Amino acid sequence: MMVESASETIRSAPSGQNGVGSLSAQADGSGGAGTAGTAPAAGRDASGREAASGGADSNGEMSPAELLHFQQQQALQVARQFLLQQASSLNSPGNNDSKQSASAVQVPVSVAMMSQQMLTPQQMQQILSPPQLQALLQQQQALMLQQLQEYYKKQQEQLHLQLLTQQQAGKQQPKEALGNKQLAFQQQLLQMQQLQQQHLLNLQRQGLVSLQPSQASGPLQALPQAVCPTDLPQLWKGEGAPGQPAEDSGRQEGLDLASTAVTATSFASPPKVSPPLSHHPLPNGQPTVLTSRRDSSSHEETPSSHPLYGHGECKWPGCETLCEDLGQFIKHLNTEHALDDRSTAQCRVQMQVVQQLEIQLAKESERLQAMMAHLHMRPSEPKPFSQPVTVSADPFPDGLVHPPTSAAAPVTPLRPPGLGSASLHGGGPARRRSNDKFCSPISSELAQNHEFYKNADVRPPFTYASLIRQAILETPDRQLTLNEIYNWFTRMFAYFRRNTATWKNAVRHNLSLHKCFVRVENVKGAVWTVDEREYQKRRPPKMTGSPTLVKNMISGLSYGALNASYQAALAESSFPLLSNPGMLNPGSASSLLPLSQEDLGAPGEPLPSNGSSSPPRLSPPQYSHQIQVKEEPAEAEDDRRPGPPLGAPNPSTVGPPEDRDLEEDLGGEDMS
DNA sequence: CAACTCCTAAACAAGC
DNA sequence: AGCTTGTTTAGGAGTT
Repeated sequence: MMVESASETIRSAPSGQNGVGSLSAQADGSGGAGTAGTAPAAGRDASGREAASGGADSNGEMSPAELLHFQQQQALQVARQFLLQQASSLNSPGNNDSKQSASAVQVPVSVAMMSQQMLTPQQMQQILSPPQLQALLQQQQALMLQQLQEYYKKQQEQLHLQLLTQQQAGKQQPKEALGNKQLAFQQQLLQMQQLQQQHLLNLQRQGLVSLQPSQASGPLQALPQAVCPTDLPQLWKGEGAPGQPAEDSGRQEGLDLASTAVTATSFASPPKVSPPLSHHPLPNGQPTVLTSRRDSSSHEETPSSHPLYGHGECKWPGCETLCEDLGQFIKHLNTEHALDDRSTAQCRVQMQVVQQLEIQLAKESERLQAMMAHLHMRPSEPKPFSQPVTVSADPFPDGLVHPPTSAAAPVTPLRPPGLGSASLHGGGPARRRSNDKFCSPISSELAQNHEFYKNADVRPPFTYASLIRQAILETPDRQLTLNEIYNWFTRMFAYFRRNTATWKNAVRHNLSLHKCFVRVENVKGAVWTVDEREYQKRRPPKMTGSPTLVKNMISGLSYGALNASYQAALAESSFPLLSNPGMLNPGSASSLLPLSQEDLGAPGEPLPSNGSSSPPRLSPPQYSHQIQVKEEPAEAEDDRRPGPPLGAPNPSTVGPPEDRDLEEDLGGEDMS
């Protein structure tokens, strides 16, 4: 009963419901997520209980006013600590830089100003009435904003400089040392970004600043995109838990930074769309600010239309309440979506979704350009990306999904392009069948969107089978116990941190059902391995980049995963050779079967040269291999039981660095 | 329309 | 008894 309704929720409410569902789930789970994130095995080993234990947390309710006040103070507190820390770190010998003198001039002012307040918060509260305090805060924050922005810019320059230097120097350094330094830099960048956003939004909330996109993003634009995913944990944790210690977030950042360290090295890439993230709530009744790339004139006072109102229903994510007219909607908006933890969290979720899409789009656009250049395609062709795409129209003109550009990102991407509202709305089961055809780039796709799936409550666009396979193949010895598979799921996908009964059952079901999963008695007990040949066999012989395929793929998604799928589609259906060879692992000793070309970074199936819509096919060698694999008789059944040979020499020596990184990152957490 | 794939749910058994 | 693990069956939904 419970399960059923939950799954229905997921399906019928692509993003919004996810937002809401996750809101409660995540608000509950925030404790769970927090602990789970930091203590993976311990938190989850009692499978199926994490949700309950996490959910037991009382989410302390605060009135909006209290919340506001609390957050203001919190922001100030963070700012003070941060600046003090930055000041001290700047003064530390290791950080001497020509910029330091300039920064050092600024910092003491800020610190002095803030420490004044920091030192006497209670006193000031006693002396001043709340309105006075508020006014004081506003004044100080306005000042701080100016100073901070200056300071941020300088810090960013400095840090970037340092980072680049370190990156270059790091080529001769041990990887670990470099990683640590990068982590430190990343952390600093992240802190700055968060802090800045907090202040911007705080001020904005108080009406001190009207958040212009340029203003909001201006100072941030130099920030690397790599920091973006690290905000997700915060996002999903929800801040409704005042008891949540600050160091928790720090720890989480550390974790995520570690896992994104690889992407973090790509700073040299052009500036990405800046993510206006906030860990603080947004103004009540002004959700439009969040999706600020829109016509900002759409306020409640201009009731001719409302971006959150359409087709007679509330477009607030997950709401869909029917409202007869705008007035009723406004009333509904003010009552149901007032400033509270839930709404703010939903806003942040929405922000995150948009942000992720933008980032992804930027990345993919870039990649597309490079691909086209490489293939000598006419450079003028990429019209999908050079001009805004209207979301509702122009579905899959060429078989690919064109997510909204950042400039045109409308508020209503709740339904992926090309999807009739019914297909998502109707709440049919999440069909990921065709997604399975993308399981070949699952590794690269996962690697690239690791953080996204890890933190965003969106269903991964892969079948259970492909996910299980991926989980198993990611381990050095290519075997996992059931529980370890569970752990991988929960670790890798926020989505699987709930509905445990459902998906765990599905996992077991898949393991049992598919011949490609082989159970092996091991020292540890029973472990599961992948029979690549069977896996190849079971997959459909062909796939196309047809619109249908892409549509199918999307139909199973919360739209938040759209970018991932889109990317997967790009990666596989179009340019197989360009997909990430990260999973290249030609010599796993434990794998008794020839690894499929998937593991060589090529698509799993011979993509037909669908000349009509697909870009040109690339070189065919892997296809011959594929054919070979497919033609090979499957009677090596006895081979499929690896048994003791699984313990053979550690195969982990073969993988490429990225692969190693990923595995270490993933495996290290949990393999204890 | 049938066959297929995938997902979900559920029953059941064995082992701990 | 309760839980985990594993197997199996059934049915719905979508695709080919």
